[in-house]
Amino acid sequence: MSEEKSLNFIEEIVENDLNSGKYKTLVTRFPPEPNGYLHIGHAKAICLNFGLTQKYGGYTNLRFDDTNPVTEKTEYVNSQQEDIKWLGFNWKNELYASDYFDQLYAFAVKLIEKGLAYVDESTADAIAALKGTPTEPGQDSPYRNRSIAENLDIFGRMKSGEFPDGAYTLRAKIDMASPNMLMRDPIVYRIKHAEHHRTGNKWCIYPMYDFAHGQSDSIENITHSICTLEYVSHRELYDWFIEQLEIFPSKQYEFARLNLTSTVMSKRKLLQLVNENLVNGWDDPRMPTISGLRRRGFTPKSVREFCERIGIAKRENLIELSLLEFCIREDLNKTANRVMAVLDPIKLIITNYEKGTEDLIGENNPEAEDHGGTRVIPFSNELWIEREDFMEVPAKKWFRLAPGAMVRLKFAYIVKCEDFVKDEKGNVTEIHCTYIPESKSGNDTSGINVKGTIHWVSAQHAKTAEIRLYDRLFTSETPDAEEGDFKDYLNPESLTVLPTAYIEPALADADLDSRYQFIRKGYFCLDKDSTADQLVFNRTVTLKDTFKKPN
RNA sequence: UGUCCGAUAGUAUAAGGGUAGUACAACGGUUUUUGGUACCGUUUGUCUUGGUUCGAAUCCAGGUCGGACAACCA
Repeated sequence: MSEEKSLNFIEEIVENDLNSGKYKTLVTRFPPEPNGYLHIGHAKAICLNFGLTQKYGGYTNLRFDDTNPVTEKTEYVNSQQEDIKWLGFNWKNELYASDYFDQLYAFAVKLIEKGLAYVDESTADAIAALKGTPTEPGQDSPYRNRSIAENLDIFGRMKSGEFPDGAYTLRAKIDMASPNMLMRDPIVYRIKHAEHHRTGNKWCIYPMYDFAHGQSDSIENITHSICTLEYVSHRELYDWFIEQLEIFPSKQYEFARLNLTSTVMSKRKLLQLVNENLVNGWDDPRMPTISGLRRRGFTPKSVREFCERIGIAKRENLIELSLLEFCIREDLNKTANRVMAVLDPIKLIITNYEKGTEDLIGENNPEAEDHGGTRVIPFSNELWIEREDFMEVPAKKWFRLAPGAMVRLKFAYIVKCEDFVKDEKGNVTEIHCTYIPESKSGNDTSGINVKGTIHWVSAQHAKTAEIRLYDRLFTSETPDAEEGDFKDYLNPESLTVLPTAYIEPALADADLDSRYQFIRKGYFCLDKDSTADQLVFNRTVTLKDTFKKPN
């Protein structure tokens, strides 16, 4: 019954730990620093951590890693929570590293008392100079052997605000000759007179990441602390603090972070794009942020499916954007109603159509079980069709409109192109057709078969809308591996705005949750910039296109 | 010049000493009132050299290549 699906290496570790009885309950955490918006790489970690406890039981905490007050903001806390919820996950406890500042301070005191930490008054440069290099050992600080009493005294005065930023640091006393640079007496507390988004001005000393993360995990009884590969070398320190402090032994496991072609994933670079107005905010639909994907029209399900398909491993990877596109098409194909919209219009006149107007019936979604129901589509003798659906001199294998050629108008009749009109510049301005009355969609008795079916909108009934088309944000598949500034590789055509496209009247009551397939043009959703007067649609993704363009 | 991590089709990811499989991509076909969907098919792979073994992607050793590590960032 149960389809045998292979486990990733973390699931194997978890299963082993659970089966061996090492842990009775699985506890994971997702620990973002609230200094930016979450992106698709975070989605991978979110799906992993929450997915594990959904699968094996237990629970997942949301813990904000807020130990650096100068970069962190409540705005980010809020957006990160919204994004996680949107993805469909619920955390057990909402926690903050800053909740543990008192406890962390006590841990530091304990370390000093054990003779395992000391106050250093060297400058940052001096500390760096004695640090050594990856290939040469470092040297002891002149302050390394300060007495426990003196360390305790100065550390207390650091806390009480007696000293300016940078005057003193607290360092773990480990091994200045360790081959692991992180073990060369790492700084664990620094003085920072800065207001914290949660603790305000209560503290002027803040713990470093390494002194906060493992201990926070331990305090929460996190069984499997999962992070990305760049923390591999931190694991030795992570374990050292836990061992010396004699606290719950959380264990750290590392997996490879997600890289996606034609975009950047580092928060620093994304922040730059936002700050320099190279995109329109964190939720610009071209951004790889979760809020950007949401605005672009991605569904939570499609993002989760993507995270499932990319897998979890320790090898560096670069996932092709086409996989993300596949995931959203797969979802929307089954759920999005089909409608008609003409993005680049040209007039089509049916010369033998007498009636003023006629109501046709359109099926909403051939992929849905009930075909999604039907709707009314007004038809008349003057239509807008897509400019690219007409060729004055047809290419080989062209089965759209051309002089003398026939196509079906979707949901309507077969028409034959009899003539066309050009302006002085030689641009085609009108196409004249005759229609075949017996060819009406649904009861076609004409016996004529055409290869092409095109979409259209009745000119007299059409509404207008602004349509925004998106393309890859960067022209390079690996913008951060290129020479020079990654911003030099921004795609100037990543956004195309069509100010007045024609949409069928049924689209007038689109809402922000609706997803549509504009037949033959892709999947679209309403943008939040829409007003009562002006609807704005975003193209989420094009349809897969296997038609080899002529020329 | 050190320590650590990694290497399987174009891209990812399985196979845990016994038939190298799956997905995306690409290409071709069938169906189609979306050049969509669905379905079928094709191409492409174990970094290298040795060793252990009846048998190695898998275990061992050397090499090569890629990545991480010298923030009072996380």
